Amino acid sequence: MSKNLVIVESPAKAKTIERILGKDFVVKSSMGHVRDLPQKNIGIDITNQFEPNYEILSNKTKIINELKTEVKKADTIWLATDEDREGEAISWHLMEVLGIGKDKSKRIVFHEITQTAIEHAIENPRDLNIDLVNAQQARRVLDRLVGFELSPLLWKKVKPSLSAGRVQSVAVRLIVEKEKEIQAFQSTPMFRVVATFTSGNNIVLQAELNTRFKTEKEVDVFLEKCKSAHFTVAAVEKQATKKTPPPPFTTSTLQQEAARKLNFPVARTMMIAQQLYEAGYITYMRTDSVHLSDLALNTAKKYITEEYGKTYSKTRNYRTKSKGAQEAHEAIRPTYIDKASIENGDSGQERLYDLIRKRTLASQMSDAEFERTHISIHLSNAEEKFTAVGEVLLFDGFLKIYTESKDESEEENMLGKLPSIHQGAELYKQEIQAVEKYSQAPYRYTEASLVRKLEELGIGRPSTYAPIISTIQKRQYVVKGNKEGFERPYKVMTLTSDNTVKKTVKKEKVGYDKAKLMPTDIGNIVNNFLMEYFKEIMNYNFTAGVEMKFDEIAEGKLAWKEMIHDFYYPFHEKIESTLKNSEKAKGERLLGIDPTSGKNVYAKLARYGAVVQIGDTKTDEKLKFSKLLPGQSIETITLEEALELFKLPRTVGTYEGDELIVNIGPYGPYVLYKKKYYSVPKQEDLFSITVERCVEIIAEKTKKDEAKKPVVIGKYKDVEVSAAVGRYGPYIAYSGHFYKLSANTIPADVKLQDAIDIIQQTDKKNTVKSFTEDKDLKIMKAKTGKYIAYKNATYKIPRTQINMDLSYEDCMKIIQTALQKKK
DNA sequence: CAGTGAGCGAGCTTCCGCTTGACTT
Repeated sequence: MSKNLVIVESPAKAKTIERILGKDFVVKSSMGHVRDLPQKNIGIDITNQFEPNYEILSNKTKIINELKTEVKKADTIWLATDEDREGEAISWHLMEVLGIGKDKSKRIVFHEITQTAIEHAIENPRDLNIDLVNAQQARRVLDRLVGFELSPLLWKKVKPSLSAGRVQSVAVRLIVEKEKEIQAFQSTPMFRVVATFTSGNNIVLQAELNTRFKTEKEVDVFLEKCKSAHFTVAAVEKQATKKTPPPPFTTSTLQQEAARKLNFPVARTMMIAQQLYEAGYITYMRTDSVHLSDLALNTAKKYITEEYGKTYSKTRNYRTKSKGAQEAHEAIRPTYIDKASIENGDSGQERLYDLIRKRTLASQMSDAEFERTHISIHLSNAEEKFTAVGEVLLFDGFLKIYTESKDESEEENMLGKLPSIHQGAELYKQEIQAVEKYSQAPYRYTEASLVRKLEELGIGRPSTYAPIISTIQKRQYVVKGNKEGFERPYKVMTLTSDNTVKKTVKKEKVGYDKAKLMPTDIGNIVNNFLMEYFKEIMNYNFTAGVEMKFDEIAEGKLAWKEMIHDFYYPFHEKIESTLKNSEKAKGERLLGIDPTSGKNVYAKLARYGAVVQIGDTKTDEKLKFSKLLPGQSIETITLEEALELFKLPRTVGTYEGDELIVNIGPYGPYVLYKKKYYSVPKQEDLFSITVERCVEIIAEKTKKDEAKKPVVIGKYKDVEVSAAVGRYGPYIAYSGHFYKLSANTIPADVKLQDAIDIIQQTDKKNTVKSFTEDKDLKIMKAKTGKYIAYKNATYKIPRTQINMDLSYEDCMKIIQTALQKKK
């Protein structure tokens, strides 16, 4: 019988397929790309028609070697990588690296891992699509050229180690421009009028006026009219409405919904989804497809019918519509829809699974049906009308199990039930209230809403959304932070049933923001620089434009090297000219003149961060500098704030004979006391801080440090057990090992018995093998690999023996050699 | 890293997209 080797991208997939295909097939995974451009240099021979110089990825040499031995044993190699640009390229690279030709290999694709789908794929192999591979090469080379020519330009013109790229630079631009919009936003007040009416039979009805007033005077005029007005129901309109369920999850929608409903950052969502996928609970989590397999549709239908009844079931086939979607996978769904919950999962896994399952089920359920009622109320002496809108749920449909959460920018008003009332009925005012409402500034991006925007623009791929967010933060172009709100007064004018008008002023908190993405100074400076010189690449449609070209290449209508040629030369020319002609970008801003010295005051980026400077760099001998406070930025700092900063360092006073000094250091504001530094919380005002407060800060910090110090808890088997707080949280230290404690544990509070329990449980869980010959000898596993534990010491197992089943003698030999080496 | 800030210059940094483990207190 002939031998077959199937190569897929992911090892989890490989396992399942191997089970399906049986003993004539060996299934291996490539773990994604195996070859790429070199990491150290550009790796493209530009003068030789952009010939790429691919290298085997350093962490893939082992896999390649394994694949090579399998290839030798096999008669036919089935290349079963994903059916998209990247997948096709992986197959091509594999053919090149493994030295397999057309005669020995077959390219197959399938969209679901089922017996029938895989058998169908095996029966219908095709040739490798070299056009698609070329489209990928063009994508890869373009990204490399852009990234590796723009970044060095930034090193010279802005700051070393910065980066720029087709995707990340646009992501930063979105955030920078949102912040500019918010800054430029002028909030204007309007008066919104809401009335409460009564009618016979104790009916109470709330309605809103269809116009909003700009001024208090207009409200006065209107309320005056209301005093003598008659109110009648002019029309009652009923309308049937429905709501359709949202489609099943893609990577992007999963990230958004998990952020809204579960408060997960996108990285956490992806990590948990990966765990669920590896445990076999869900389908692949990096996808842009909303498609569900026939099998999934059928089992969902069956489950919904059995569980909720036939009326709740509605089979829906979704089509993917997002830009640049490549549909290599299904939507994210449970592998077995009738599995209501997972076993042995933590709460994060349980909650994410539940979310995915309910969303999938909901997508196969009936519409929710409502009856919407509009009641229009006329005034006898005015043009304006009041309207009341209400909604009654007639049939819950998919809402029985799932409601999609909304972003703050698109939150809808909840509509209640309206009392039944007929046309022509007379109403009596109980209260008419005008409330001053300010127009809302644009909302800052959250991680998830940025992902949504990027997806809308067709920028980035499911596998890169989470890394993009982390890259732009790692480069410190963007921070995820909170914004303090402020109180704003607003007016309320109320006309009561006895025709008196009361005017009051209330306060509301506005501008408060939590976990939002905001640009840093360096983010602003780099963005402004790129916008000035590389508008084309910063254009939100740049990716969409090149994607069209990639499509042409994939269809064989355009040669990839030609496309790259056309892009590169003008781009490179611009790089050269910018290098020659542009000033170094420091984001320098002239704030005004210092009244005491008469010199110019600037805010700018210096070697170690943002500073304010008094005097001109070129002409003045002595310049004065100060760092900025947390929350201040070059873009927004005012002259007054800058001048204030030069009052630092400031001596607050003395405590027990020693000076307390406040200043801004490299890690932020600090108190200096007895030659020790204590960082001051962000919101504290250094210019009005008191001696008492400083002493408090010092005491708090001292207490905290005390709590983190290692504490000896006691002894277990004659060996000391201690607890402390490290960089990764609290832990127990025992005989050369670390045992993780839950996040908020205080070392001093850990009881000996609890510590011993943790040690025993963890050791038990991690014991791979124990020996009858010697009770003290054990083979243990750690995250990093396996090791031998023997009499309160540990010994590393050599790499060569790591996968062997070690005998007692083997272990003793390892211990002996380790001890000898030590000597 | 609790000072520096300018400029010189060796030698470093950098892209996007596909996948999983490897880091360690």
